[in-house]
Amino acid sequence: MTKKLTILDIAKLAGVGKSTVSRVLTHHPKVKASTREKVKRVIQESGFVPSKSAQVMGGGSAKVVGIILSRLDSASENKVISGILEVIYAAGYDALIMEGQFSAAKTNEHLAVLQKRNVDGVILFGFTGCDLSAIEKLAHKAVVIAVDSENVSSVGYDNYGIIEQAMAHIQELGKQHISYIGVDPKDKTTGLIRLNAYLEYCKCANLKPNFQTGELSHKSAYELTDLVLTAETQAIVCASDTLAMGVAKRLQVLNRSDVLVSGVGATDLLAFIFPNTFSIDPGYYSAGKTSAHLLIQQLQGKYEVTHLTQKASITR
Amino acid sequence: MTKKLTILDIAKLAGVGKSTVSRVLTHHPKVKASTREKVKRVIQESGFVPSKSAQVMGGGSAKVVGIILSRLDSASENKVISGILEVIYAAGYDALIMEGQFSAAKTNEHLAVLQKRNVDGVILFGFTGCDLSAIEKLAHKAVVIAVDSENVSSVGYDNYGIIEQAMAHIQELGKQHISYIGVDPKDKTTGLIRLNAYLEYCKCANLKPNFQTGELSHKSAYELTDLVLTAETQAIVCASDTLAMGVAKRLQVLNRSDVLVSGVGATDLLAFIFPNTFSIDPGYYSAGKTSAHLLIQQLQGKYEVTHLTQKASITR
DNA sequence: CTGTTAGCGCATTCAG
DNA sequence: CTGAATGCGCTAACAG
Repeated sequence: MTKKLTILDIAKLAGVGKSTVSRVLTHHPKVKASTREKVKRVIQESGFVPSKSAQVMGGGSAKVVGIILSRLDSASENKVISGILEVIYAAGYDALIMEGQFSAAKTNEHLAVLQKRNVDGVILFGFTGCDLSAIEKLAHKAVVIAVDSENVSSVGYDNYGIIEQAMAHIQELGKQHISYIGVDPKDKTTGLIRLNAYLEYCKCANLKPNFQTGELSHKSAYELTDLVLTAETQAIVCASDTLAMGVAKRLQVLNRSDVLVSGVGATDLLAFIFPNTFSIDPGYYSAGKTSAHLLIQQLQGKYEVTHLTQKASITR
Repeated sequence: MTKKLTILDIAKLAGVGKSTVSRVLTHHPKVKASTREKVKRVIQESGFVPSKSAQVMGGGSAKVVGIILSRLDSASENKVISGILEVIYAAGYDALIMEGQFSAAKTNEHLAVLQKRNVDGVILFGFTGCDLSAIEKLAHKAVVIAVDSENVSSVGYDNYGIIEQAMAHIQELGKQHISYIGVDPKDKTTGLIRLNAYLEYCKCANLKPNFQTGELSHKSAYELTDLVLTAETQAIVCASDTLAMGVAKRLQVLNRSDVLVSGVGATDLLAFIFPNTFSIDPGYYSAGKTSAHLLIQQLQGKYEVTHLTQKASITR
């Protein structure tokens, strides 16, 4: 283990001044090419690695964005994160990822930690019961996902359009008896809005609504299936792929493979296991990239509270 | 946005000296209780947040551990991460998570970044083709998962025992004709070792082996199923839940619900959709906690290269 | 173009 | 027990 090198050390080794080294580190334009090369070589050979902490203190930025998600093992959030990471890495930032676990308290704790670490920006995944007051204070360096806020930029999913697309697609297939299985409406986005979208669509298209809501689990959907299933049922629209999986399974058991099932999430497993299904992709990956771009733009000074909605699409 | 406060500011507000504030921040024992309380109150009221970067430079540690995993959307790695996070948060550390995407080059880049950030420790998820040379230089502050290395502590899965348990369980059920579907043996752990475990078990138990290997995907397993399936086949052991899902699906299509299928990963979806299946849990979550504990112990000075193997268990 | 100088915010001696 | 002084490694004016 070689002892810690500093820019001073490599300055000596390269026979130049401290700041010249700093300049090549920060890609400062005004350094003679030959000097720059020499310094670079010494850095290479010595295996020198500048201290980020010192850089931060010296006036630079930490080049870190904090990401607070609900659960690391959420398939949808994972896709979003992938999108975020791709963009922020490309922009030279690193990610400090934290798990809020649907707890407003934990989330706020994490926010404090991020602040302490001088992160440049924060991306927060919203959830029902989310406390936005803390993040609104950091609005200029924050973006929230899947939740609305007047004061901080956001990227949301088109919860309404998601269901609308599913319904429209099913109707195009000539089906009229379409039931719906969702989650508790006290969950604003996945619960309430998607249910309303279903009801609204039914009204406009003159369809008779038939729905149930429950927990976000296979089991719940499995059990609720019987409550919305009639002899005429031709399709069941679900608020998520997890639910769709439960419904499809139940239909399989009941030998009702004639019933088309739709979910939300673009989980490839769904269509693999159950042929008569399709899924709407809310555009998780894109949403991730979008939110990251939005954040970076804000960090570069162009601050302006912006609200974007991710377009959804059908997965075949 | 209140301007950035420093310990000096709150020192004045509390009517004490700079260093006294620092002392309460670092939980230094020798501070009069009354003074400590007063300072704490001021900190609270002013919403002061100490700068981590400055703390690091002042001699402290960054209290960050870097985690380099393969893919964020890997179900197994997610479980491990959850375990890791729980432990390191409890120990006051934060996590800098990076995606190596099975690329040795990217992984090394990330390692450099982590070093630059003065992370206290690193946990690396091994993968086939992983370049351990870089991390071995940081051995005293590193732990690798799912890969062997002489020089750096590791937590591995009991790949051999995993298959052994599955086989034993199936045999206990009185089944003798057990096939196997795995992944390419050029993948050391999931591929080679698990296949060998199967072959070895067959030899010892006097069973006729019948196996195929391919890609780690539902589709691959689905297609390989026919190649190992005979009229007598009573069970098919798979190297992972993903494969098991593909196999079970194929069996369903072929109306061979009599064939028991086993996977690895404890994915609840598997048993939910396919009744005649079970899965071995390699102990991902525990492995995460273990590796985190191991790392923290090392960081506290008790450095000693340690190799642990996570015990697996059957999921019903 | 490049060397010199002054902090950044905090932990840590070292004297009271 | 507590305040004043020193330095961590680096960036950013400031002069050559």
